[in-house]
Amino acid sequence: MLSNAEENYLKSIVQLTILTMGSDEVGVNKLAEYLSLKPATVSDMVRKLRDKGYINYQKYGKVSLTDDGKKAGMLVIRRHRLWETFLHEKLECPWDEVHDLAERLEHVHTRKLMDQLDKFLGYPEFDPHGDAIPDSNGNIVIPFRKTLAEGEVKKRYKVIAVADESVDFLRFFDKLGLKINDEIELVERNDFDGLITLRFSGQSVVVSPKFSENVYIVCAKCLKAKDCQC
Amino acid sequence: MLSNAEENYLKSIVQLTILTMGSDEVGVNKLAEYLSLKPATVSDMVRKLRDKGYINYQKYGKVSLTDDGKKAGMLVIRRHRLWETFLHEKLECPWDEVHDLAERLEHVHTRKLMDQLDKFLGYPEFDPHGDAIPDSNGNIVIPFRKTLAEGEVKKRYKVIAVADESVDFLRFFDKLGLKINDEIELVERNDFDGLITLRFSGQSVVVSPKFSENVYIVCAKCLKAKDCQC
DNA sequence: TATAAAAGTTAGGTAAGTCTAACAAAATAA
DNA sequence: TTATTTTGTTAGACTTACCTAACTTTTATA
Repeated sequence: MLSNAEENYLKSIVQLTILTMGSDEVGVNKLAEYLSLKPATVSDMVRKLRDKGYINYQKYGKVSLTDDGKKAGMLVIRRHRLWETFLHEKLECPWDEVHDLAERLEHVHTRKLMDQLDKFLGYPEFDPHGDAIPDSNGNIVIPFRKTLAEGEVKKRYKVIAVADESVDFLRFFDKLGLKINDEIELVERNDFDGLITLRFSGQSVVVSPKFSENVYIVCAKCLKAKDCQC
Repeated sequence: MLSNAEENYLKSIVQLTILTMGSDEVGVNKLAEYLSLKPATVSDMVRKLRDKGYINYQKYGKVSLTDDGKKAGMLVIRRHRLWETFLHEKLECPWDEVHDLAERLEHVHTRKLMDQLDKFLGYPEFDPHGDAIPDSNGNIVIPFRKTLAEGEVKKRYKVIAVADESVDFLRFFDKLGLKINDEIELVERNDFDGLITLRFSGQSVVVSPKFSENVYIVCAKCLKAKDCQC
């Protein structure tokens, strides 16, 4: 049995390794920062999770997930995303409010409950932020995507997800009039400061690099040809 | 802000005072037993809740709720019963499984969330066990009812609720073929040992006093005439 | 009404999960 | 390759919510 705290650590390690195309291991400091905890605290917990068999770790080393840890962490993410979908689709919660509630609901579960919720929601593939929902075995298929910051000028894209779930970011996203699944054109990029001009639903807006790094897009071709990664 | 533990105390005090037609105060030992905690533990918490203004209490005295405490406790019960209704009606959880999950879900909330859930469920009046659901201000209307143990021989009744939410009791209730809202006839009562013979849907069954004390009934007349308390 | 039983309190202890402060190891740069 | 910075660890402390054991107050009973 995992405590809420333990579940949060495993979830965060999944997020910092598997769900981020980078290294499959993470340091104690980085993990602490992600969890808004002090390194000393994380150092303790990491030893505990290693002793329980959820992570690989040795003193002064990096943290990576065992198969058990990966599955457990993925299932926390599954629950988080299913609850978010429920809150947004069934209870009409705005997408900038679902995250905080889901942070708490994700720890209330039985396997049966989550499978029933999944069924009730019609087996959704993505949560309200466009993130893929892991299946009941903890497996996930992350579709190819890039950030708006990586997009090419003069191309048309579809917005498929956001990386930041904070209220500030999501309210700003809404304020622009953007929606998940909207089609946009990347009109131009200013090489000096990275500002990007977008065009969608008849208007032009300029967005910052900070914003565009948090928006995931895919080009029209990629949508059709599964293996296209343009 | 109330912790989960504090919410559980207030909920239990509501249940032992307001929701039980008896005294409006309760002793530390009784409360401890109800919460499956030791009296020493409850003694501490009761002082804390008094200092926070939720209960009236002084050393060696009984515990009763202030208006704030009553409202807070009622709202925990509201959340518990709304989640139970959701689990049973939307996720098809058997009624003997909903209680334990609701015990945890009741602590995840915002007022807005619960009002949305209420709306989503169609403003239900009763939870799956037949208990009335308090409104968003913590007010509750408990309909007149008596236990099967108090019923009169040869009269027809409707089963409207159960007092015990344990898996054992509910499974036994199901096994008899009984359902909430079923009509039954109280055929006879054995004065020696209190065994009661019931008749419903063409069959006769004999039930114990322990069972019949946990089944709430109302007679046909009471159902129509609101002020009838026969 | 004295005494036994029941009810309630206090003191001290535990575990989980957090913290700060001081220290140690590893990585990086001079 | 030594010094500095970054990263990670350890020790000790705090809070919440529990516990047990010993004690006190209240209530019930003989």
